[in-house]
Amino acid sequence: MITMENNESLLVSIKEFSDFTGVKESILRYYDSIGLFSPVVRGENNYRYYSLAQLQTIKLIDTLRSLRVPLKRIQQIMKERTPESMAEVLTHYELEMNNELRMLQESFALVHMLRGLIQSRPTHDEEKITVKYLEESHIALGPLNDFRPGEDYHRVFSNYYRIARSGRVNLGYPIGGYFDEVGEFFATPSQPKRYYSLDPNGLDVMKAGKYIVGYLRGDYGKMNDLPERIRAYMDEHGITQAGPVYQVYTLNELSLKDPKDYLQRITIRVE
Amino acid sequence: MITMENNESLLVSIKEFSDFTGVKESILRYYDSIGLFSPVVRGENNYRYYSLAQLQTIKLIDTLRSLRVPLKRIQQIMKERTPESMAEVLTHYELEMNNELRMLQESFALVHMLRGLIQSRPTHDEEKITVKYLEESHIALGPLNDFRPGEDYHRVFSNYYRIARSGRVNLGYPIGGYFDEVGEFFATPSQPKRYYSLDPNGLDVMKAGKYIVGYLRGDYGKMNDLPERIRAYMDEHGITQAGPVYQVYTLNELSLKDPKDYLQRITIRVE
DNA sequence: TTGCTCCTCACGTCACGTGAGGTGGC
DNA sequence: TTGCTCCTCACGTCACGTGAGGTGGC
Repeated sequence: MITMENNESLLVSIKEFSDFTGVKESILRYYDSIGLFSPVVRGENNYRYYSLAQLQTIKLIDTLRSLRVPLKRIQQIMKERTPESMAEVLTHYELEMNNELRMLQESFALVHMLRGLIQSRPTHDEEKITVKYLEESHIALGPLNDFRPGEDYHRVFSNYYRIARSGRVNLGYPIGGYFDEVGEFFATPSQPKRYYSLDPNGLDVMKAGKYIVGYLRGDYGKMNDLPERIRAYMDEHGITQAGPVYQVYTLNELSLKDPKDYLQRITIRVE
Repeated sequence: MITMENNESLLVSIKEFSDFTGVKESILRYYDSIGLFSPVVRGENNYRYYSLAQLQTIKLIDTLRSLRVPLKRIQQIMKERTPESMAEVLTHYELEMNNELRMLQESFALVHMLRGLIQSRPTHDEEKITVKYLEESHIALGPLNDFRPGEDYHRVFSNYYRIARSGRVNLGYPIGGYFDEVGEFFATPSQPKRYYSLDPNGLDVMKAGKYIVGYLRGDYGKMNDLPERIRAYMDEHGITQAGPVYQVYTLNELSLKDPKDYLQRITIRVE
């Protein structure tokens, strides 16, 4: 394993050094060529020999690289290094890594929710209205919508986006429609009282409990017979009061190419 | 803000879309050029118009990109997407992100420790031996060293590296020398009984308690008068028994260019 | 006419990856 | 002689970044 020694330290070949650190030989040669990180010794055969003491240095360089720090910046850091400057640099990247951690957790939550939505779709008998127990979840409710007579949702919806964005809502989460109670939904199913984002960092809560759940295939903004089917279900089961109503697309452009296949879900709380 | 509408959805310019998503205009144009992600509409003026519904898609693409997924792979994912395949893909990247999180925490711990070591150095009177209370910390102790008569540390040290690596010790952490008790240290200060890594994932413990602390400037492997100074301190304070002894370089190539300035630390547990 | 936003196209850049062809010690 | 490891050098690639020069609606 150790191919060479000198007075100073233990020396290993580029392959061994690469195996020790997980940094590829081609990368080590490249870092040598740009003067970022060179072996302590060149053999008579022109072979590169790294000292084991260099392991710490390349590990730090590799860590910074994993944080997407430009090689020129890393080079500068290594060239100007003193205990004071290095402590400062390390402190700075500790903060950076904390931010990175937070962002990664955010991304995880997003991906997790998108998968959950896709997988929540019914496996058969999509048309059938059912009642299910749903866990509590956080959402971000938007302001009251101001639909004008006969208006479609475009202006109101775009207005919501502006507000959601300034409210730091993560726009990667699906957005749906909200009604305080089922009567409002039946009256104007395409004009929700509010819009809401499924962003779990939102401050509002969709309570745990039993919900009427119904699905409908089709492009954005069409309700077809879904309100009728829900009304029929409620009549049949003698339910007169219910709400709030949450509408959202669980399958959309993220997992489908043809908008005709999009899958809309309505959930209505029944106490 | 909204510059155009059609039957389908709300449309925004490239600048607005860029502002909404945080993805640069140049990147959006590039993704369009390679057919990865294109606006739903091109205006008569050849302007790109994105729909708000596309926000979810670009957010997912951007998330995957942040995980260094090659654009070709992302393109493939989007082209072949079905609810089943997308759920599978998202599951896969949830696991990836968990690994990433673990690695980031590892890197954080490393950077944090390196900074701690640098900042632990004495601000003045480096030569003075002191006693300090140290918190418990985890380390990874190596096997017993087998020094042969008159041998220097090279072979033994390289042997330790091989074992540490196969034992999954993170070699980015500093490595030091260990003696069970102070007598061994005084007898052969340059031949530690074991080597150890400061890797906090190690299974061994350096106990909390009072420690004699001494420092010495200079390149690797030289002890000079440090053992003498420690012995004098112990005599003066009537300490006869002490140990274990931990030796490590708190300042080395990571923060200094000249090996003559390297700073070695000896800590010896006293009760 | 003047800003302003957007466009294309060409070229540059960063951080490597990939051979091709050659050396040197067991 | 045969593997094996290492070398240099040239060229390719991936994912953009950066102008230069031009368009089109208020």
